[in-house]
Amino acid sequence: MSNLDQIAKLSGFSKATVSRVLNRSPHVSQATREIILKIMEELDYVPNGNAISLSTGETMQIGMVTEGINEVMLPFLNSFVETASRHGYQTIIYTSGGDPAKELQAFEDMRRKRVDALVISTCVNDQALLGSYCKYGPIVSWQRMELPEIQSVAMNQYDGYMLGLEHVIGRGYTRIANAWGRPASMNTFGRIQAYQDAARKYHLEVNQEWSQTGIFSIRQGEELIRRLLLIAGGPPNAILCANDMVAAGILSEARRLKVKVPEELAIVGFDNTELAHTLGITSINNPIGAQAQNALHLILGKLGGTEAGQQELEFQLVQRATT
Amino acid sequence: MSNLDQIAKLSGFSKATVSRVLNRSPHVSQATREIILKIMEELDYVPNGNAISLSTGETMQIGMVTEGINEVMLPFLNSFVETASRHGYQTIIYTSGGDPAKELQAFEDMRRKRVDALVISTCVNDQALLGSYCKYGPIVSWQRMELPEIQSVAMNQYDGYMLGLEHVIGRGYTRIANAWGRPASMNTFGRIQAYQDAARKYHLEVNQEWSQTGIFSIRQGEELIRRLLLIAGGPPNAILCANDMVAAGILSEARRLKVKVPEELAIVGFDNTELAHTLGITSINNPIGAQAQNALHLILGKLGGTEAGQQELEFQLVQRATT
DNA sequence: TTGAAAGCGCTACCAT
DNA sequence: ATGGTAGCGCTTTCAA
Repeated sequence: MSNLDQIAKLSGFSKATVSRVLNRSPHVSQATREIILKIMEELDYVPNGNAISLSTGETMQIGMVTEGINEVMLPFLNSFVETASRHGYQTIIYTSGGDPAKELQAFEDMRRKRVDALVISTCVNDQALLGSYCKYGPIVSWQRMELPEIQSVAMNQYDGYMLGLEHVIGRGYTRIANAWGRPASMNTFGRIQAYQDAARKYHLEVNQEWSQTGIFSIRQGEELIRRLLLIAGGPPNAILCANDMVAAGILSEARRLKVKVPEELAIVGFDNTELAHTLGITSINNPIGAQAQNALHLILGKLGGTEAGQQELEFQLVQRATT
Repeated sequence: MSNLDQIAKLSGFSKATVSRVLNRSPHVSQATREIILKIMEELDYVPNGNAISLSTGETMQIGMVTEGINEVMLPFLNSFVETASRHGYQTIIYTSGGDPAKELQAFEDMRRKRVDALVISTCVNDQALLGSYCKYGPIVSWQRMELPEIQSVAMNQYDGYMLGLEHVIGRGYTRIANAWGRPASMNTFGRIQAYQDAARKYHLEVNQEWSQTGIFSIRQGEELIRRLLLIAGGPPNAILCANDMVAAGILSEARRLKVKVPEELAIVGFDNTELAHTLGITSINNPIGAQAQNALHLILGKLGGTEAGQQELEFQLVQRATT
């Protein structure tokens, strides 16, 4: 493996000049540049990334913190990786599997200069603890954060959820169930608020048992609907879900149980993924890709680059066969 | 930010000794170790990862090369990230979006010592070209490779596909259609072979128009079945798919078109993902997670670590409502 | 336009 | 058990 020093010796110029050629400095004569480039070519030279990182203090790597890589965060991850790459940054995946200690590794890695910044998809550690890592580099979150130090690109879930609520209410459903996601998250909090406000405003029937948190997966959706249908005082006639996977589980289980959708049960998903399209599930479109781009732009701004502006984002309801 | 040199000065010991403490060398007295650890604590010291990488020549990072992050490669990615992390390696994502130049970036990054090894999920460059990067570090592939230098953890798709074929044949279907994936891949090649052998052995009706390549997505599945149903000489009565997404597309479109599944059309997916479970699609279980682990073990072996053995893997057919 | 040299922060060999 | 020191390969200031 050849290095910069060898190129310098062989070309008869100094390391400084070779470095200038590498970095396209204008202060190198055309002749010199050509000689050096030719030798680099002959030796099949490429600069060592680690050496560059150590010297410059930046790795051009951004860490993505997440509980796991799943269908829900896939569009976020994909869009982030793609956008970051266009700006010369690679993305490193840190999955915690729900283990706080493992998650913390990502933050320690920023402290150790292995990544220049972090973007949180979902996190499980105490937010105050995570906030203490802000001094080591930019941290931006997709998940909404209580902590002001960690900016979030999440949208106000209140608005999106209200869109779904008003849609089913407008179609005459009044016994509305909720399959909410992560109980402690701000996302869920906003959605609960929306439901409470709508219940009051539109005089909905309310039954505590109709609302559940901690429902994210297809299987959980399947189980949930089975339970809901057995509730004393009658089952709900509409359900809003934490995501499209839950909605898919509910839909397929409802079919197995011969419940007519949407006549006897209206189902609304969230995120408007391919799954919702395929199964014909009404869903709320969440511009996730754009949120990922906003996340990167926020990071680039904090890294001292060009402060790219944030895009304005909004939810949209896509009606399909389940409402 | 404190560094090793400061710790050395403050503690009164040399950098070498401090480094020994860092690396848990046994050749440090207990007393010395405690003094140094205490000072590290006080200064909130952590070693700089870049400096370590430059010095040791290894980054503890492995690159994952893929066209895009999608449902098909998700279990592979997830399992790989998880297993790698348990061995102290982080995973970096390189998505090409089908652009060879962008894909090559991953290989250049190994050359520049930004990653210690590469694992290919799918790749689009000429394999001979990629093979020339083997001298810069271990490369292992999920996708089957023609090149002997790049080992693959892919399973013989012939066997898996044959499992699906014999299943539908056993249930009396003889007009079998094929929705194959990437035309140029060895995976597809193995599956085509299986079909041809089965057609001969079981005297299947054969119609060129029933077999298509380049079908990966839900939407393509939807479109395909619409076309197949219009074919002169009659449509097929069974179809084997490149993956579960295609099967899902075919199933939902078939329902919309009032085609009875499985009476008029049997559908078999591939990979046995959650989607197949949810929609009740018969599918062929492909132990993808185990393949990812094999990939990492192969890499660790080549990196000079412990040569962990390869697990023996096999396909299984999971029957559900579509056959 | 070019060069010399001092970093960047750590590892590892050779002494003692 | 501990220290001295030469790397690892590049960037960047300061001079010339």
